[in-house]
Amino acid sequence: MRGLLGFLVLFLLSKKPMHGQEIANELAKRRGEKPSPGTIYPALKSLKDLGFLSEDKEGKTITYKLTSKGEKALEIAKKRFTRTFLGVIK
Amino acid sequence: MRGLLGFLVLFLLSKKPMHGQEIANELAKRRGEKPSPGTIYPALKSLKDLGFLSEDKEGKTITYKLTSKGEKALEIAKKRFTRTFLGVIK
DNA sequence: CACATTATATTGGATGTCCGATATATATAA
DNA sequence: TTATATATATCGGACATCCAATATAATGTG
Repeated sequence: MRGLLGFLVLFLLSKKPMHGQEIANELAKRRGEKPSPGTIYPALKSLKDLGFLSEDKEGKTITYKLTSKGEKALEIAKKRFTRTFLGVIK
Repeated sequence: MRGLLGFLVLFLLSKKPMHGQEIANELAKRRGEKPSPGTIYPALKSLKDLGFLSEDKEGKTITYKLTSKGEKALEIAKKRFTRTFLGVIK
């Protein structure tokens, strides 16, 4: 998986399915800067290629959601993340 | 500042001053892998060059601790980190 | 002293991460 | 149809991140 960006995307999609621009806007809120198209779409492609996302295309928008494989990967990544940053967030 | 490694090092040193090997061992607990010398020492040097750390050399061991500038940088980084990963850690 | 151990330091490079620029496709408006 | 806006996609490359290998220095042990 890609680094923390991929992790965040998985996390966001676990809350609710979204298309690329929605994800980018949500990332903008959290990070302060909206990721460029050259960042978000390759990240989505990478997660899709790993089998973590499925697509639902309607017109020009593609809604992504987690596959069960993606859910498992997220749980594992969450555990590692939590252990690594234990105590950092109170 | 370096990425999350530098952030973690600042956080660990805010708990208590440590020397390089202690930091590496603490990182090993959290991440599962001990960072190589080529990772930890450049990271410490970088943080020192930024004025975030001060050194206390005794024999061959160098104990690092946060400067007040480092404490401020840590607080800022913590806020950003918390906002970015809000909800990821329950 | 000779040897091993521990801590620190540096360098070169492999890989990862991400962006800017650009392109394609669909939808909407005039 | 032409123009505009929106969403997705790709490519090249800049930069960051990190490691393996190696080196230096101090300490401990026989």
